[in-house]
Amino acid sequence: MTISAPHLSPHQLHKRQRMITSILDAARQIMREEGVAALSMQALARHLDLRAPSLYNYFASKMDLYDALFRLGFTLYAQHMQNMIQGAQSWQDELRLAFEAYFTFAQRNPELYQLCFERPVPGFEPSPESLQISLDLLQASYQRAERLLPLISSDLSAQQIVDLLISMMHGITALHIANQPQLPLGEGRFGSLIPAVIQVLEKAWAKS
Amino acid sequence: MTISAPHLSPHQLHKRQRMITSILDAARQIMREEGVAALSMQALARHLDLRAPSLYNYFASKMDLYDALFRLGFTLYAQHMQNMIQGAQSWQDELRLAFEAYFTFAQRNPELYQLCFERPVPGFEPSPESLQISLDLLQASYQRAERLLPLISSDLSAQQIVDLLISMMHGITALHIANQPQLPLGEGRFGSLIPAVIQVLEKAWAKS
DNA sequence: GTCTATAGCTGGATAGAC
DNA sequence: GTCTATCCAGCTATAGAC
Repeated sequence: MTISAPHLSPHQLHKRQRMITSILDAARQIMREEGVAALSMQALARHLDLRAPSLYNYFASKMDLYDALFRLGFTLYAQHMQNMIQGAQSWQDELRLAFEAYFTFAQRNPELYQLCFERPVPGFEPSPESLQISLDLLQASYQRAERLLPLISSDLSAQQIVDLLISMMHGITALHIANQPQLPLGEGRFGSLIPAVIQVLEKAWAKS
Repeated sequence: MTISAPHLSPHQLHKRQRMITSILDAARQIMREEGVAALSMQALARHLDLRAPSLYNYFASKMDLYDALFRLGFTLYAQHMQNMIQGAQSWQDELRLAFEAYFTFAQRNPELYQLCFERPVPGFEPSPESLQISLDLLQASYQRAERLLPLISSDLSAQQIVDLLISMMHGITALHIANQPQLPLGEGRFGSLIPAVIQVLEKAWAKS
């Protein structure tokens, strides 16, 4: 958890928050350029024109910083997914929008995507509070799937539907990010397969 | 590439090869226990009751060692897949066997799986020769899919079929390894979804 | 082919001055 | 809240003795 800062004036609090944002931004840039596991406090300080010890006024340790990035990743992901699928007019529509949201999030934030959905950093485990954020999001997805269940023809549970979709989105997305990260939505060996996957699912779940 | 050793007697060559195998085995154990990116030459030497400099008689650098592990991973994967699917009696059978082969390979060799199919080690790029091994395997898969194509109903190309299957196998498998690596084939949040995915694909590709 | 010794870094983190 | 100085640990890799 970010170090607490009691008894600060609103102005001081705001300045502190801006600094934290700068640190997280710089950390993301380094992870994107050098690899998620290659982040170091010294390189991070250099990017910010600071000395490394100053960073410890904002984060208690490097793992604490990774933890904040993990929380940021899930928070941004949840917002992005929410924004993208809220206007869906049918379950087919929602399926397509969810795939696109997952994919575009990973493409725009590959460093957060890898940190949150793969396990590239030896020794990093999200804190219980941060893990809870991801579990809450999963729970919300399960509930959304419950409402979708009567519309489709499948003997899977709402949980299984969600986990299956996550698996398929992750399969395509992770391989795209690992192999052709620069290519946009719908292009490349794996990115271009999204319509095919959706077609397969629509065919399997269509009510006759 | 492993350092070449010219002018050795058969006995010496054999001893050398056994040593290389021991090093690779120990490296795999460390990667499995500490994380793929956490491998170090010093820790590796300790496991082998050696000093670190001795390792440089067998591998020119740490990245050279990773490269050998990458090649080993694809070699074992190709053998395992070959053994598993060769007896398939139908395309549905082959589908199921391929999923199970992919999954069991990852489960038994999670460290090689991650090294070969994700990108967890900052700075490591497989050498052209090692990359070629993986590309040859992919090419062979495409050819196998060509023979399968007339049996199913799909407007996808053989390449797309293969890439789609890889995506789906990878999605389920990577999430299983990241979340519940200890659970065997067919169990857990993601591992238990394999039959569901196969059912979806069979339904989509069945000739009417 | 193994070792000791060591160069030369880089890393995380803390103490304490300002 | 920033800095300098520093500790201590670890790392890759090489030189050169045996």
